[in-house]
Amino acid sequence: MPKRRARGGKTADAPQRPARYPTAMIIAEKLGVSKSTVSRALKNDTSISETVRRKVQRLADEIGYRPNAAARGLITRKSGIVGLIVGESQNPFYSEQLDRLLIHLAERNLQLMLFRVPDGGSVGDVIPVVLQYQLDACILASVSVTTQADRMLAAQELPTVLLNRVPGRSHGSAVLCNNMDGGRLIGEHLLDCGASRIAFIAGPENASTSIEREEGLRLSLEAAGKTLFDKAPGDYSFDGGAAAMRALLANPQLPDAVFAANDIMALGAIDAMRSAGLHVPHDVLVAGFDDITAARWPGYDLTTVAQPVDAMLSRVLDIIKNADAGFANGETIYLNGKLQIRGSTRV
Amino acid sequence: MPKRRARGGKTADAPQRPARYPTAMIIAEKLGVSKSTVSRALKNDTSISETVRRKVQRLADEIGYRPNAAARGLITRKSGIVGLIVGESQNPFYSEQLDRLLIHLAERNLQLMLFRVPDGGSVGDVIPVVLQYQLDACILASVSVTTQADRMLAAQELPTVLLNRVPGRSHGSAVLCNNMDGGRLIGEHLLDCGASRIAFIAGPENASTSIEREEGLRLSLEAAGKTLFDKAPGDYSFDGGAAAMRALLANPQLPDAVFAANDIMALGAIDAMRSAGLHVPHDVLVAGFDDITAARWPGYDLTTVAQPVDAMLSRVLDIIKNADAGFANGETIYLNGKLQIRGSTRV
DNA sequence: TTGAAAGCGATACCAA
DNA sequence: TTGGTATCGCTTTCAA
Repeated sequence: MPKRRARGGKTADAPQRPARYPTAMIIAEKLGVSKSTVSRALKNDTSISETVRRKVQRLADEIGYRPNAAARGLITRKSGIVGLIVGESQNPFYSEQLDRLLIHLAERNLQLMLFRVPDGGSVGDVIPVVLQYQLDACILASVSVTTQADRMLAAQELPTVLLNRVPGRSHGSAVLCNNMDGGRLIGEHLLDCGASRIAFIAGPENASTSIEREEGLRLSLEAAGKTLFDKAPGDYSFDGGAAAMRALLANPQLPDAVFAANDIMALGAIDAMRSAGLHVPHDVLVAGFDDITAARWPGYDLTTVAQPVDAMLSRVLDIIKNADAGFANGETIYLNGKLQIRGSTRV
Repeated sequence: MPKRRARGGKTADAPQRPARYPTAMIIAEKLGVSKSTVSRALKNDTSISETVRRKVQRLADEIGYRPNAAARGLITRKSGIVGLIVGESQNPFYSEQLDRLLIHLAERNLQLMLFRVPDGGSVGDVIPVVLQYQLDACILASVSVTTQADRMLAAQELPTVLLNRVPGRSHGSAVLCNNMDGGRLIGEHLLDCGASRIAFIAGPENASTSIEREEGLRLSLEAAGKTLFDKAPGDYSFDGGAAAMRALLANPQLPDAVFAANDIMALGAIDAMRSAGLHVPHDVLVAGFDDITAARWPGYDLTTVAQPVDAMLSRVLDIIKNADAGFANGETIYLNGKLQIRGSTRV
C-alpha cells in the first residue's frame, strides 16, 4: 500500500484536489518524463536532448506553466527580487527615479518590492519585514540610515546599496550624485551671471545631500573671493522653499541670486518671490538641484543640476550583480551631475 | 547509518555549511524542542503552553529570527504580497496614490511588488512574470487592459482589482472615482461662475476616465440648455495640455472656461495661456481633475475634483481581503469625488 | 500540549 | 542525456 498523503495526493484513495496552477510535476506526468527533465528543459543551459526540450517547452507554453518563484527561491537562494526602501517624501524626483529603476530592473529580469518607512519611524522599523523576503539585494533611497539600522543591515547577508546617501560604518555600497561638484557648478554659474549676493536655501538639517551642495557652493564662492550672502533653512518641500524665501525677503538687503538645495524648494521660492512682486530672473536669479520634470515647465524654466539618474542606477545594478556573484562589496561611487542652464538664471 | 545528505546536512560526515540566517530548526535545536513547536509558538493562536511559547519567543527575538516568507508561502499558498501593475506615466497623481497605497498595505501587513508595463507594450507582457510570484492579489492602475490580458487574468486564480479602469468581461472587481459625476460638478461650477463658452481638453482617445469626465461635463451643460463650445485632444501630459490649449487659442473665438481632463494638463494649459498673454481666471477660467499636489501651488491654485484616494484604496483592500476569504468577487464600486474650488475659477 | 513525518514545488546532486 | 532522491524552511496533519 502506498504511503498515505495528507494533502493533494495522487493515490486513488485520497481525495484529489486539483492544483491551483500547473506545476512541473504535471508536465512531467503528461509527457511521461521526470520532473528533473522538465526543470532542465526550461532553462536551456543544461544538457538535454533537443527533442525533449522542445516537447516540454511546447506543453509548458500551452498550459501556461510558470515555475513557482517561491519554490525555486527556496533551493536556489535567489528570489529575483530587489527591495527598495523609501521614506515619506513628496519629492517628484523620487518617483521619476523609481520609474527609471523599474526599467533598469526589468532589463535584468529582476522584480521590485517596495517598502516604505512609516511616518516618524526609521529604517530599522521595516528591516525585520524586509528580511522575511529573500531579496537578492536592497536599495535604500530617500531615507536616513540610523547607525542602529546600519548595524542591523551589516549583520545580514543582504547586499545593500545606498542611493544618494552617505554610507555609514556598514560594509554596504553607495552610489551618489557628486553633490559637492554640483553645488560648485551652480555657484560658478551664478557668479558668471554677475550675481554677488548669493543665498542658499537648505534642506533638512541632517541631509547630507544639502550639506554637500552647500559646501560646493561655498567653495566656488571662496575661489572667487566671496562668501555666502545669506542662508535659510528649508525641508526639501515646496512649502518649505516658499517659507525660506519669505525669510530671505524679510531681511533688509535682498540676495540677487538664490540656490535652493533641491528643485521642489526652488519652485516654491519662485512662487514666493512672484507673490512678493519680484521677477525671476530680473530681480533674483534662481537655481535648484535634481532636474525634475516640473523644472522644465515654462512657468518656472529652472536652472538646475541634472542628476545622472540612469548612470547611477546602472552602477547600482552592477553592484547588485557583483554582490550576487559573491564579490566583496563596499564601494562608494560618485557620479557628476550636469548643469542645465535655463531661464531662471538668464538675464 | 543515516541517510546521506547532499547539502548542509547535520550528520558528522557531511561538510557543514552554516545557515545564512536563523531558521526555525536552529531555534528548535537550541531549545531542545521540535520545529513544529517553534512554528506554533510564533503564531499565538494554536495550542501551546505559555512557558514554551515565551521561551521560543525570547530566543527568536534575540537571534532575530524571521520565518522565511517563501517557505511559508509554499505551504500556506499565501505570500502576503500584493502586486501593482502600472503603465508608463509621469502623472504625479499615480505616485501620490502609490504612497497612500503603501500605507494602506502596511496597515494590513501586506507587501507590494511593483510591475511596470514596458513602453509600447501591454499588460499581457507582464502577466506571465506576475504569475510566477504567488501574489495574494493584483491591482491594475494606469494601464489599459486589453481583452487578451483580460482573458489571461480571468483564467488565473489571482484576485484582480482594477483601479480607475472600467472592468472588461473578466470577473475581476473595480474601484473607480465617479468620473462622470466629477465632470458634472466641474460643469455646474463653471456655469455658476458665469462661463458660457466652455471647452474641454481630452485625455488619450481610449481613456475611459477622460470619456466619462467629458460626458459629465456635457450632461451639466445640457441641463443648462448649452452645448460644449470647443474640444481639443490631449494625452494626460503637461506638454499635451499646453499644446491642446494653444490649439484652442488658435480658433477665432476663445472659450471663457476650460476643463482639462486631468490636473497635469490643466497646468500645461495655464502655462500656455500665460505665454499667450492671457490671464487666469480673468480671461479664462480653468479646472482640472485629480487634485495633485501641484494643483495647490499658489502659482496655479487650480480648481479641480479631488479623487477620494483613501476611500478608494480602502475599498480595494477590502475586496482583496474578501477574495482572500474565498468570497466571489466581481463588484464595481464608484466613489464620488469632491469639488475643490480655488483661484483658477475665482473671479 | 507536543513530536514525527509528510509535503508545498522546484533545483541539483548522483548514478545509471 | 535521463531519472531518482534529497533537500530548501516552513506548516500541518496524525498520533502519542
